[in-house]
Amino acid sequence: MTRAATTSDVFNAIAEPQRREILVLLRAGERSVAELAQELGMTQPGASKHLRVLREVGLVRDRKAGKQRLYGLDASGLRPVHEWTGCFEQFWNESFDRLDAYVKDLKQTRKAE
Amino acid sequence: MTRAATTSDVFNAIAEPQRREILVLLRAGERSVAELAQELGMTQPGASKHLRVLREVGLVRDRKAGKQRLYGLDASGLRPVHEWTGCFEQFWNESFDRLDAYVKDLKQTRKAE
DNA sequence: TTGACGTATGCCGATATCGGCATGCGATTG
DNA sequence: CAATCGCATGCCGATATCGGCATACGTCAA
Repeated sequence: MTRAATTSDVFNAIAEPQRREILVLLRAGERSVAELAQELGMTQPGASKHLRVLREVGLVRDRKAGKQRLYGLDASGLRPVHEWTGCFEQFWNESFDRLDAYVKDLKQTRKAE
Repeated sequence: MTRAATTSDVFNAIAEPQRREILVLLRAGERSVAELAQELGMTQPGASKHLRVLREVGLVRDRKAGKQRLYGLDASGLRPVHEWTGCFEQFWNESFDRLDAYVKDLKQTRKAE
């Protein structure tokens, strides 16, 4: 095999920092492609391509508004990601416990020097 | 610019399905590389490479155990992902509302035909 | 020390990705 | 219809990614 096809997967779509920025911006409401491109400092084709990926995985919806095309958020696709990470929630405290033990050990070592 | 460097980022690390499987398996406890490879049906070098990525972003910790190297979960790195997606939680219901309205509109249209 | 085992790393090929650029397409305006 | 605007798409180059293979590295046992 060569390389796994990761596109058309929500986890992959939000792996791109710029695409995450787009989603954050869209929380404030619908935007045109040009507006998004300008606010995020990217070219129009660049914004359009990222929006396409987000559209294909269902994270944004577009509607025509005259010459413009307004993109809006459809965050329901983020729910699986939220739930998947939530399955590890019980391990966060454990991690902190381990870190805590590590710090205590460090202090002990410093005292001994 | 050429391509953005996405590695050494948790979002990118969990964009790989096999890496997500590794994390899920490690919830049950520490495993050696060979065990992970066998349980997930991948080669030993393949498992080792994925584990390296997960280690570099801090999602797993390794410790030596004789000839073996046991990998364990450190899920604290998943917390930012959980929180980031959580920022969109308020939009999930909205999304359903919009879908609901869309379905209603469809029914209306069908009635009119 | 030598051999065996478990793991990591290096190299390669195939492919996917991203950014920039030019251009094509659709809708509006005159 | 022609011109223009907003957006999408295609092509390209540079690079990153993943899987497979061979091999180097480190540890333990004899």
